[in-house]
Amino acid sequence: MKKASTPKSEQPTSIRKKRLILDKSADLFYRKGYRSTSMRDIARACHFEAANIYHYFSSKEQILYEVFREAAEHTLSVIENLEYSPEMSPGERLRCFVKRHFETPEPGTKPYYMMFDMELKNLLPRHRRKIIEMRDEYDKILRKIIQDGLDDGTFVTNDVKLAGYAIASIIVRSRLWFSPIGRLSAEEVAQFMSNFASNALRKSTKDKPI
Amino acid sequence: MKKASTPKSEQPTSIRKKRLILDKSADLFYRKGYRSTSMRDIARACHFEAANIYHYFSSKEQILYEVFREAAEHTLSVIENLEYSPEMSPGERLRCFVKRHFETPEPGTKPYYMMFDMELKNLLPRHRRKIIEMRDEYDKILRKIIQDGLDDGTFVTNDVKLAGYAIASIIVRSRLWFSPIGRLSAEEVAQFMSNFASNALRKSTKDKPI
Amino acid sequence: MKKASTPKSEQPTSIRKKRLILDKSADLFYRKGYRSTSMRDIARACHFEAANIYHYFSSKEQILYEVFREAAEHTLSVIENLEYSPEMSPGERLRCFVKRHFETPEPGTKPYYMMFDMELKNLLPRHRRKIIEMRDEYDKILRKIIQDGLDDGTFVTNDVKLAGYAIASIIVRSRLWFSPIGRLSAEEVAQFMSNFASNALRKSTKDKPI
Amino acid sequence: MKKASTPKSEQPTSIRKKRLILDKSADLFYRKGYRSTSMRDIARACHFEAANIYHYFSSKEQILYEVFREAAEHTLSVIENLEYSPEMSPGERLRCFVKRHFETPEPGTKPYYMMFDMELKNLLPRHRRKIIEMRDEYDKILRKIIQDGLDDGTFVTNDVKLAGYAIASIIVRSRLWFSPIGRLSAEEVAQFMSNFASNALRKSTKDKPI
DNA sequence: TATGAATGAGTGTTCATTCAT
DNA sequence: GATGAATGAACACTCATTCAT
Repeated sequence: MKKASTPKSEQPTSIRKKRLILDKSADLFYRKGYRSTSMRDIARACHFEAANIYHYFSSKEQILYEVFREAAEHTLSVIENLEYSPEMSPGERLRCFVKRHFETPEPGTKPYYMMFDMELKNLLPRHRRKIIEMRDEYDKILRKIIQDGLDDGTFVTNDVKLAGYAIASIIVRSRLWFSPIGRLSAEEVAQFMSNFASNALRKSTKDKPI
Repeated sequence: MKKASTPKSEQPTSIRKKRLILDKSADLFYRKGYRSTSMRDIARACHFEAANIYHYFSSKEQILYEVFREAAEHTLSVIENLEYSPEMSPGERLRCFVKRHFETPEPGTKPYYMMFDMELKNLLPRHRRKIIEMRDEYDKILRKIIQDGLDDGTFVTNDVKLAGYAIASIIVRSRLWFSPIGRLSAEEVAQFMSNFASNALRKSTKDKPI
Repeated sequence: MKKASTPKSEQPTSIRKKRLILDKSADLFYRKGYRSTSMRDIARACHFEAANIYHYFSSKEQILYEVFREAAEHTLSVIENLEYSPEMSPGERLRCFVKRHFETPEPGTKPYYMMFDMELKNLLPRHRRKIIEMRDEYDKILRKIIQDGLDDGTFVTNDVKLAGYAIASIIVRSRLWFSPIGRLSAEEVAQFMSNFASNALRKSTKDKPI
Repeated sequence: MKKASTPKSEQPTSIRKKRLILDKSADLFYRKGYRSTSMRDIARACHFEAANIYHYFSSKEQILYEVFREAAEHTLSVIENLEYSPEMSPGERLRCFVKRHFETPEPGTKPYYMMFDMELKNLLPRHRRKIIEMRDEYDKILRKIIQDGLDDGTFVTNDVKLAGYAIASIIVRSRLWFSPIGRLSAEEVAQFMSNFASNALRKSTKDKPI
């Protein structure tokens, strides 16, 4: 990402305003819900007037879509190099997969994960389709890791798809209830959940495969 | 009155109407979201006029609350006898805990599980508190099972609370994506997920405890 | 009136119910206003259901009209013998006119007097006309007393109509703010206001007639 | 902007719109009552849509409150210099007090005086309190005049408070029934009513004080 | 770029009234 | 005589969006 190298103030005003609107909207959509957030709520959070938003976004739904898309793109970017990474074992890749969700963007940014599930119904069909495509890509990467673990004998499971759903469920919901001001740090939760997922799939000499 | 002679009609009309409104509302709230469901939508689904709903419920929020409450009460009733059940081992109790969520009410009833998470913010504070109390009770039962397994050496984990969250996440989200017309039956999914949870906590001679 | 001779319980139920509805409605109309009083408010005050009111009154407006009519009839009945009463002087008749408004029905019954002015616009035209006819009759009696006082030299004024309005204003508004639990008794207020009105019209050797 | 060049348009549009809404609302509230006047009624009278009113007032009650407040402020402003005015005798001040109510704003503006009494119950408690405070100030001024007249021997009465109520009653109700297209001019009515009030309080060698 | 004004459609809710029981 | 159920019309108010400036 080039962002890191470019000081914020060097970006054109219009891009900074778009950024502001997206950030405030994501926060409001998360806290109040899409339908309960009015354009005026967003405008107030940005310290300008509602009509002004229409210079940057064509509609409220467009904001929601871009929030979704950014969240999905970011999440994919974080895990995509784990699909094929011969230098790591499947076990390491799975742990990595789980942990990376807790490293970024900031530990307390909930909207990103919430977006995968809630409010999807408020998108236009063509937008919803796009997001679901990205979610399918996400699922594909996770399943590839699991399958590689099955193939080399690291993991045991009788349904790769269900295993992927179970692990994704743990990640998504952990991000929802996790609060950086709570008892545990993001790293501790990440460590626990990656262990949990690994253990669930680990081979045992005693148990029959699940 | 003929009511008494037909099984379905044994309940007074008013209770049947309340039932109808609750069922249709739960379905609409699930499919469209609380805010996107209008009283007129609910009325249309029930085949009467919006004003009539107010004979049975004092407000839209009241409907949401009663949907929530019924869901929470039902879920608790299904698992509450697992908190103390000396005739079953902790491992059996955990499997049971997971499976029972897929047995009832009908396998395809999604709203019940969705309710535990989404739309909670649309409740009045006092109602939200009540539901959260019930959710805490739910968490308590699950943790008791895990703790009993730790105590008798069946399970291994270094954080009972996180283990409970992880298992609850799997259950809740499985109920959300699960469809009875899909590839797998409710029983198959239940079997898989209870295995997954059990394995995640199971002791291993090789691995160090998580 | 025969009412006084007939114990309340001997009256038929239907008349007692009508009485109850009229009394409770008058009170509610006074306290909340006609438009802000719902049929359910009235029913609740009467301890039965709204639909039941329609056995006794054809509409809400009909209740208002009957409340008005009773109030007007009562007020007229109280003062009508003062129009021609040769045994009393005009001065005595005027004092009497004022005082009788404070003697009845009970000192604290506000609605009766309020009714002459407010809420008149909520009546159907034909009902409004009827009440205004009665109010005209009221004004006529008051003016007759004043005219008789002018004719025999007791009073001085250059506009009988305005004098009548002024005196009626004092009466109506006194009844509105008067509270039996206040500093003064009904009798004291009555005494003061009748003095006030008499003085305003009284002849003076020094002053020129108004 | 051409606004500055035309006298009427010197005020910004938004203030003129607020003015329009207040004037039309005051008229409608007077003629139909607050509860019977809908936001659409007001909008129609102003020749725009109901939703637009909410750019200028936060609620219907807010409009009522501002109508009340303006009326009360205006009335107070008209009479407040009469509380202490050593250059006039109490008798002159009392006549002035009465007459000024008929001089302004226009002789036919009824709402201003009606407001002191009716519809007060439709205000929020905190708004009602504010208006009642102003009414108390009004009463205080009137009583000061009467008391000054008692002190210098011009007036006679045994209850200043009741005397004030009686005079205020005459004023308020005169403004209600008075119509500029009637038999009498505002000046004639003002003259009559100020005489009436003065006479009621005037000292007489023959009569005992009231 | 920014915004105050404007609006049509829709929101949850209330209500007087009707009617079958 | 009494009422629970039902409803069409209306209510105050909100909202995403448009547009002239």
